[in-house]
Amino acid sequence: MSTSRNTIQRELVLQAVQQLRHHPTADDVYHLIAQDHSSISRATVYRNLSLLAQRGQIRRVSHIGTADRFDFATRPHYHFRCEKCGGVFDVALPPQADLLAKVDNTDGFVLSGFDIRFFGTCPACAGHKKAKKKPDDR
Amino acid sequence: MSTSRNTIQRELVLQAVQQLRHHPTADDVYHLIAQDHSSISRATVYRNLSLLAQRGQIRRVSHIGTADRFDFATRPHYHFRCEKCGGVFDVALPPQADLLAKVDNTDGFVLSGFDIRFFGTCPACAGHKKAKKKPDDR
DNA sequence: ATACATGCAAACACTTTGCAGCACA
DNA sequence: TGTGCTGCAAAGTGTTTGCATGTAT
Repeated sequence: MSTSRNTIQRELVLQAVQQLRHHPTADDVYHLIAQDHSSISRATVYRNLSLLAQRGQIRRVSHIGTADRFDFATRPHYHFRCEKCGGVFDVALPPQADLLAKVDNTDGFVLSGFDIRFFGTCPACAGHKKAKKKPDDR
Repeated sequence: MSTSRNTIQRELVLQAVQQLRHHPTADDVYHLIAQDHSSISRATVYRNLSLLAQRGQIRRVSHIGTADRFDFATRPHYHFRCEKCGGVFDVALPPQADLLAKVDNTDGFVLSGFDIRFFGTCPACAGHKKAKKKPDDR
């Protein structure tokens, strides 16, 4: 049978995501690992992030217009993205499990899940009181 | 004062989005316009899509791992993405206006909005009963 | 007349892929 | 020992940008 192997690199990627607790990008993960293992390749990082996400050992967190991020926390929860600095944070909102059932007229559609993404301004950026510009539509 | 101009291209982009009612990508919009105006540039299409979305005349609809799509319907509503064919459809779910208020501990965070994206299988793809493979994590 | 918009091509950011050699099981 | 994995570099996708020219106001 076709098995997957436990390579050092795969383990390093998993550890890096678990260590970088603030929703790291693939690049963040790459850089952390590269500190000690300078020979690791970005391709390997990408491949393992995808594999681990598929396995459910980490979660892919995507917001619009930016690189995907990864989350060590696999339990259901939602994310907030600061439109000014791009930072991603967890949101204190209980799982909205009933949302799927609220959808009407699902004739023929198989709804298997959903995601909620909040956006706005984070405390750090709100503090700066920057000139308010027309909000980006993303 | 600095005003925006009503160019033919801008009007064409708006009309194209309103005509292509099934959440077209920038490329779809480009191709529709190019049928009659072969000299239009992709850059212009992208620029005007972004501008119109910022103005609120159309909506940007983004799902993970695919090109952005655009929606002539600007009223609040949610989208479903078929994980097999990539198609995007509207979801019959009333606006969940209360969701923002349900978030606890927003200390310092300014929540200005949210989006909900559903995923699963569309009727056409569900019918085919393709061999089920391990779901993509996107 | 003038500044915003266009078309073109090149640049960009992020991610995936082909391939030859490597190393886990 | 064999095949899954790696590193490298190149390619791919979707989008943005610099610049000279065009055009709406």
